[in-house]
Amino acid sequence: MTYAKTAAFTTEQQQLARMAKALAHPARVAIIQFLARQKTCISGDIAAELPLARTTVSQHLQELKALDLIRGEIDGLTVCYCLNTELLRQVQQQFTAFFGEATANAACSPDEACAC
Amino acid sequence: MTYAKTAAFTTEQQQLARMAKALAHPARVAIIQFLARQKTCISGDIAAELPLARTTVSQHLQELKALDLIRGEIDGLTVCYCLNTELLRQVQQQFTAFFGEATANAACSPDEACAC
DNA sequence: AAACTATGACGCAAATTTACGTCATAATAT
DNA sequence: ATATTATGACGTAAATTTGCGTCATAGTTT
Repeated sequence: MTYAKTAAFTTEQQQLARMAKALAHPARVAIIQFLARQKTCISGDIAAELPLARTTVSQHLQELKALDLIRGEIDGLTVCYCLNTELLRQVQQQFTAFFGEATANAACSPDEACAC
Repeated sequence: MTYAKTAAFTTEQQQLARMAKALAHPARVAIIQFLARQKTCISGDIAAELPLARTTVSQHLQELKALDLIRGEIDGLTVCYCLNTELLRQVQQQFTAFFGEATANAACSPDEACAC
C-alpha cells in the first residue's frame, strides 16, 4: 500500500495521509457524498451515479471499505453500502486538528512577501 | 496530473480531491506541520528534518507549491518557505463542509448491522 | 577568479493508481 | 433446472507517484 520510506514518519502523519489518500480521487469523494445524501444505506448500482465503469466504481468502493470508511453488507442479490459515520467523525477530528495547527499562525499573507 | 475521467466530476469534488491528494503522503503532512511549528517562514534545509533524500523532499515541496499551499521566495542562496495560511483556511473550510455533510446522519453505527 | 554551497531541473527505475474488460459466483426469477 | 442479475475477483495496460542520483545554476566566500 505504501512505499518503504513511509514507515519513517509518525503514526499520526501516516494515518492522516492514509485518510487523505482515500479522498484523493473525485470518484471516492462523490461516493461518500452520495452515501451521505441518501439518508440511509444504499443497495444497488452506485456505479449508475458515476461517470465510470461499474468495475472501476467497485474498485473505489473496495478501497473505501478497506479503510473501513464504508461498510457493505450482502442483502440477497445486492450489497448494501453504508458510511461508517463513527470513523468519519474521528477522521474529521484529525483533519480539524491538523488544519487548526496549520492555520494557527499567519506565516505568509497571500500577497505580501515572506518576513524572513 | 489527473486521469481523463476526472473531468466528469464536479469542480468541487475535483478541488477537494486535489487538496486531499496534497496531504496523501506523510512527507507532505510533515512538511506542513514543520512549517506551522516554526512560527515563521523557514529558509534552509527542510530535508534535514525528514527521513528522505534532499531531492525527494524538494519534489514534495514543489508539489505543495504547485497547489499554492506553500510559497517559496529566494533569499540569497537559500529559499524561504512559508505556509499560505490564507489558502489553508479555505481548504480547511472545504473539508469541514465535506465532513459535516458526511457525518450529519448516522447511516451505520460501528457495530450494528445496516438498516437497509 | 576559483572554490564552495544551496537549490531546482532532469532522468530513471520501481511501486502504485486508475480504468476497464472478462470471468466466477451466488441469489433470484421463470 | 435454466436463465438472468448483481457483484466481486482477476488480469492488464496506461498513467502517475515515489525516491534518488547527477547535473546545472546562481549566489557566497576566500
